[in-house]
Parts: sequence; C-alpha cells; structure tokens
Amino acid sequence: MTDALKNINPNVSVDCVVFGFDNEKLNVLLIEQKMANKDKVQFALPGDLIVDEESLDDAANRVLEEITGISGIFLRQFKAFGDPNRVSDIKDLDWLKSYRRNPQARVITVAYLALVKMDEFQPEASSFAERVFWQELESMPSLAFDHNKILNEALDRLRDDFVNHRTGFELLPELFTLGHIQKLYEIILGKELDKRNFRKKILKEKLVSATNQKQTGVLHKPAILYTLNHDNI
Amino acid sequence: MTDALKNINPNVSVDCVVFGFDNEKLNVLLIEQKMANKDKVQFALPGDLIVDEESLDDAANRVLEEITGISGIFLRQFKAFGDPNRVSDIKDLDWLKSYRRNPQARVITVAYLALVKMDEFQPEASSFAERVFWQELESMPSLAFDHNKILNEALDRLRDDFVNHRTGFELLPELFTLGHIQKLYEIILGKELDKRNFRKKILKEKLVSATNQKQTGVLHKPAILYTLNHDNI
DNA sequence: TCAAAAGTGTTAAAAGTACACCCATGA
DNA sequence: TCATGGGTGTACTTTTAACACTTTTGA
Repeated sequence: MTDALKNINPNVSVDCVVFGFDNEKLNVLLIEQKMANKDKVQFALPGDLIVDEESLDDAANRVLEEITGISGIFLRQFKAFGDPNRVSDIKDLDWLKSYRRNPQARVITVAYLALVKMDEFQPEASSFAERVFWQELESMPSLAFDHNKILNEALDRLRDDFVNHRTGFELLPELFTLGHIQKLYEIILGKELDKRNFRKKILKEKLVSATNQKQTGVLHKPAILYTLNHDNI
Repeated sequence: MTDALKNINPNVSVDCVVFGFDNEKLNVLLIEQKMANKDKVQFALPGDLIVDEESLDDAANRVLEEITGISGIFLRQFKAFGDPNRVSDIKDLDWLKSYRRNPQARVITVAYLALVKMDEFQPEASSFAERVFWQELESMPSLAFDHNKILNEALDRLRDDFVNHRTGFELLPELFTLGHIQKLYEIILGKELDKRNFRKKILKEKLVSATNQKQTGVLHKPAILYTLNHDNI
C-alpha cells in the first residue's frame, strides 16, 4: 500500500459463522466465491461490507440473507478481526478488486456466529456467491482471508456458550428424546458423556418436561418424548 | 445524514476501558475532552481512530498511550459497537467536528478492557484530552457517546473473566497476604466472601506459595506474605 | 432371536457452604 | 487494654464421577 492510498477509512464488513446441526455432525455454512478465473475455486464464510444506517447486528442479518437466503436466525457477535495483513493472499486481493468499491482499503470484519438446524434452511446462493453449501466441520477446506482463524475462534466461543450459558436447546425439535439432547451436547462439545449422569443433570435443571408420548417406528425400545420448558431457559 | 454523505467508509476507533484497582475500590480511567466551548465539560473513555497498517490490538495500545501516557498493559478486546445512532448527542457531534477528519461518517468502535494497579500508572493528558483521571466506578458520571454502555459491558466481561478464567492475580504486589487477594475478589465481584472458605479454595489451587516473611508495622496480627506461583497460572 | 438404543441407582469423592473464636500487633 | 485484621476446623449439603444390567421394539 502506497502513501497515496493511506488516509482512506477502512472497509468494515461482517462475517457469519453459521453452524448447522444435522443430528449427526456439525457443519458450517460456506460460500464458493464467484471468481473471474473459473479455474480458481475459493471458499469463504458469508460476509460483506456494512452499509450506512444499519447496526452491526442488522448488517450481519442482512448480509447473511443476501448471500445465502437464510434469515431469521440468532446471530451473536463474538469478535472483531482487524489485522492489517488479514487480506494478503493474491486470490483474495483479486476477488476484492472485482467486488469492492475501495479494494485498496483495509478490511476490518466483525464476526458473528449462529447455530441452527440444518434441515430448516435451504441456502440459495446469490450476490457474489457462486454456490452456498454446508461443509462438515471435520473436513474443512482452506478458506479465503483469515476465515479459518475466524471459524476456529467461533467454535471455541460456541462451546463456551454451550457450557456456561445453556444455549443450544433451540436446536431440538418440538418433541425430542433425552438421547437427542445428549447427542447434541456430545457433537458440540466433541466428547462422549455418561448417559445416566447426563440425564440426571438435565432433568434436575427442569428445562424439559416429559410428555405422555413415545417414539414410534424405531428399531429399539421407544423413548419418552420431551418438550422444552420455555419459561426456565 | 444526507444522501450525499453516504458511501463514505466508516470511521473505526478503539475505546479502552481501563479499570484501576487501588486496594479499596474499582476505578475507571476517564478523560475530559477538550471542548471549544469551555463551559461544556464532557467525559469519555480514552479512544481514537485507528490508523493504517496497525492491528486493532496495536491501535488500542497506541491510542491509550497517546491520550493518557499509559502503556505496557494487557488490553483485551471484548466487543465492537456499531449502532448507527451511537453518536447522536449534539455535544458529541460538535466534538467530532473539531477533531475528526470525516466527522460526517459514522463511527464504529472496537472496545478493549484492562485491569491495572492504579498506583503504577500516573496518567498524563495529551492529544485531545484536557485531563485524564481515575473515576470511582460507584460514582460514574454521564459519559460521551455510548461510553456508559460500553463501560457496563466491560464490567460484565471483567467479572466473567475473573470467575471463569482466574485472571486478576497480576494486580497483586510481589508479596501479598491472603487478605489482599480476598479483598481484590470482593471488590471486583462486588460482594463479600467467607474468609475461611476463600482461603481454603485459594490454597488448594496452588496458585500462591507462603514465604517465611510477615507483614510489619500493621496495627494487628501480622499476616504471612505469599508470592505467586507463576507456573500454575 | 437379534440388534439397537432406552432406561435405571448406588457409591465414593470432591466441592461448596455456613459458622465463631482466639491471636499478635501497635497505639 | 483495646481495636484491628489474621488465622483456624467441623459438619452438612451438593455436585460430580464411575459403573452394568434389563427393557422394548421392529426386522
């Protein structure tokens, strides 16, 4: 960057780390960027510049919807990333030149995270996304900019929230089994939990209530179905 | 804001919430802004725009030093604030016009927090600060911009860190008593703790070691002096 | 009858909580 | 001798952790 280019206010963007839960694995919503040269394929988190007169939270919701069609989810801000070299890869610079008004200005991004049920959202690519898709966390490719770093920090925060702030119940269906909750915890936390101890704990917290219904059509003893006690969350 | 003023990239600033501990109370480092009209007195957190080629963390450290002379402390980013109306008070707008290159552009700020021993830092006002001073948390005046909101969120985060991440020992002198640690905890957490239980807990964590020295010159039974076990923190 | 997940209780260890008195010092 | 904060132990409750077998269903 030359002196002539200094004194330009930075671009400010939001990036969204949307974790998708499919009852089996954790996935992350990615976009494939439209590239001038079709041979170059680059993946990224959905994100874009903020515009005037919108809050950061509003920007995150707008941008996510514009790029992926997903709206109405709870996006939580978790950190701003502003390293001056966070955009240094030549592919990233090329891409910025195609899509940004001030490609020469540095980009500071405010990162958001969310956790949703994958099957409730069919992402549809638009704007500069060639494609939008769910990518399994365990086989995450190299991403544009510093998006791998942002993703890792998002995951740390997600787990922290899960343990300390009892988040995550919103991922459960209307009726669910204690096994479902346990699986959810195990997937997010990435470790196995003792069934008896887990059940004791969940039931003591009175966040769920048993219904008088049971699973049907399963190849094993049908489980009692529970519902959330929304009051106690 | 008129249409003609849109499409200007936002100003990005950092604001520093520096909590000062004086063994008695929690204080916050404030500045009194230089105002064109001397009758108007306005207080604020130290903060300023970032400049090119510095990271957000670097910016926070630089800005704090430029305005208050304080350097070498651990500033931790905790949240970005970007509400489009966060600067709406007429006094704040006046002030921005005097000191900012693009006063019409919105300001997004990335907030940092730190906790230091007050007596190790003699702040000295410079730049646009008329005065820099420690203000007791309990009698906090109305601050410029949304700085009261930022301060409140910083305090929440400080307490959270204190409980969950065992931070804060760095505030203790080289040699300290168990009473000192307890007082520190009580002041940060804003509540009293049981002496016996607190001591048991601290000693079990093996974060401190007794020396063979005692307090002298105190008007009561002299306490055993402890040192930090830096390895275990 | 088999596979698969549901469901269930006890014990031990650790952590947390409540609580009251004597001690050593300098003024 | 007094005021001040230092220093100490016990009993109870709560939380956590480890651990194995029977049940119900559909294929």
